Amino acid sequence: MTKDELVVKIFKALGHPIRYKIINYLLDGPKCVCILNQDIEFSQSNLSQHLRILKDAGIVKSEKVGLNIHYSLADDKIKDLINIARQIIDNKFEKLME
Amino acid sequence: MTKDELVVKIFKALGHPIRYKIINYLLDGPKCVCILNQDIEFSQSNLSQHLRILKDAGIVKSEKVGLNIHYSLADDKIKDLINIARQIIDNKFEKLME
DNA sequence: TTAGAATATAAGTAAATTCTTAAATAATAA
DNA sequence: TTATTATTTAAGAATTTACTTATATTCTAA
Repeated sequence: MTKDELVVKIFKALGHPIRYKIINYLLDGPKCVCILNQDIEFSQSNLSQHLRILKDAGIVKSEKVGLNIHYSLADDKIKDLINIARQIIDNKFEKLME
Repeated sequence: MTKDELVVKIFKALGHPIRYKIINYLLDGPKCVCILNQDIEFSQSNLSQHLRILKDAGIVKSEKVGLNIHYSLADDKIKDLINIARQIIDNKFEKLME
C-alpha cells in the first residue's frame, strides 16, 4: 500500500457515523469493549467489526487488560485530525452568520 | 444535519482515492475542471460526480472563470487536515523503524 | 472439565456507493 | 440560428460496504 492509500484509508475509516462515535468515546482515554457495547446502540458483532476497521486503518490499538480488551487511539494526532475537521464545520457556520 | 454528521461527511468525502487525488491537485491553488480532466485518469463524468461530492461536503467551492469552471479548496484548514493525516502515517512508519 | 463471560469471525443478505454510457444544459463562436 | 466546447445530470449495472444472525475462540472460575 502506498502512503496515499494509507491516508485515504484513515479518512475512509473515520467517515462512518458509528466509527466516528467510537473515536469520540476514545478521545478521553482507553475504553473497554464492554463499555462501548453499553454506550453504542448497535450489535456486539457490528461494533467488533467497526473496531477492526479502525484498527486496520491504524487509528486505534487494542490491549488486553485482565478479562477485557481495551481500545485506545493509536496516535495522539487523531485528536488533532478530529478537531480540525470540526473547525472546518464551525468556520462554515460562522461564514453563514456574517 | 448535525455537526457530527457534517464532520463525518468531510471524512467520507476524503476517503476515496480519486477525490483525495483531486484535493491534492487543489492544494497548490484553484484548478480548471479541464485541467483536472487531463491529469486524472477517469471519465469526465466520473470526475464531475466526485467534484460534486466534495462540494457537497463543503471541501471545495467552484467559480466560473470565462468559459471554464475553477474549483478550489473551500477552507484553508483542509490543508492542515491532509497534513495531519499524512503525519499520522509517517509516525507509523517511524515507529516501525525503531 | 465444564460453564460462562468477553470478544472476534463467518456467511449471507441488504443497502449504499461507484462507474459507465448517454443525454442535458449553458455559454459562446461561427 | 447552428455548431461547438465545457460541464453537469440521469439512469442503471457493477462493486463495495454494512448489518444481522449464528458460530467460534479464548479466558477464567467453579
